[in-house]
Amino acid sequence: MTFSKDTSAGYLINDLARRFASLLQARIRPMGLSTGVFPVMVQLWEQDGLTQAELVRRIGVEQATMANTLARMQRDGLIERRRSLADGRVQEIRLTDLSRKLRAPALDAALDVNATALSGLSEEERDQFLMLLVKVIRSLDHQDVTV
Amino acid sequence: MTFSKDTSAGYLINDLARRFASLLQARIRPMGLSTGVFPVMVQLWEQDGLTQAELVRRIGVEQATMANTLARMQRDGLIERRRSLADGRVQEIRLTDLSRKLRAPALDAALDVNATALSGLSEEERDQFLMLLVKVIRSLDHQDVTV
DNA sequence: GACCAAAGTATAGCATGCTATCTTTAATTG
DNA sequence: CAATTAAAGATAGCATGCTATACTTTGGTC
Repeated sequence: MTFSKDTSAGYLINDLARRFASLLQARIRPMGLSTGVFPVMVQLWEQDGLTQAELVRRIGVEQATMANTLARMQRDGLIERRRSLADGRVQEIRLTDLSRKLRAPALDAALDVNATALSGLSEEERDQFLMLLVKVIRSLDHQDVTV
Repeated sequence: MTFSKDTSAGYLINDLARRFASLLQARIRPMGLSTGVFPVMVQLWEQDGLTQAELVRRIGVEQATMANTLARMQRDGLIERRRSLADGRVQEIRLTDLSRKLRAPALDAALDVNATALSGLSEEERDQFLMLLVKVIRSLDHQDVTV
């Protein structure tokens, strides 16, 4: 088995991820959103007032990455942070009026990008593709990372 | 159709790309390589002395990204750059003795990561997965980006 | 031969991600 | 209760990617 970028899952997935990000970025940038912010918004649209640690858990990014992303979001008026009175370490992350209004158009944009990107696949292939993506991710989740 | 990260191709692909990168990074870092450098090395192992513009064309990254990556590679002793005598704008990128020696172990590491990551799939699923990845990428290639 | 457009690189500035380390507050334990 | 450990965040420093812009040669064109 020799290495070729056309048969390397890692190579292909990295390539595809950049393309998806580029498409999404083009669509949500006019709304004042960006790709890094998007997963956070998705979580907060579902449930406002989560803590940073909880967001880290749900999104699977490193704590430092989340801290930076939240700092940018605050700077850009997408969120507010309130220290919890019950626990001085914790802060609750809350959407602003501005970012609450972006829910529908932003999610539409994401659905659109997905649909466009997969428009070359049949419905069956699309299902297969999603299923396989989830399967690979799950299997990596359960594997010992230190292997 | 509502948005859910578990059925969003973009979400899943981005997640998976980070996992792949993390696995590869862990394997090649001890060799002094990193994920951004890897595609460049793959091209140069195949054909040494390519120009920056040619690498950009083959790898599909922006010119500025390539310039930065090559600067790091030079700093780390992975490549040398020689201005072409025929054309003063062009520089030929050449591997060093050090980086030439990394070919076998690095490609082995990449093959290994791919195999490990896809170990939860049957052989048939693996083929399907790669086929679908290529198909989606091709379809995005042919789509008008401005759509 | 001066002028101009195109090609090849470089640089500035930023977003997103990581690892490593530090600070602060809470919880546990002796 | 004092001392330690754990949890939550922040910060420093770097890699990788992008857009936008500037610089330098080349290759016509007039």
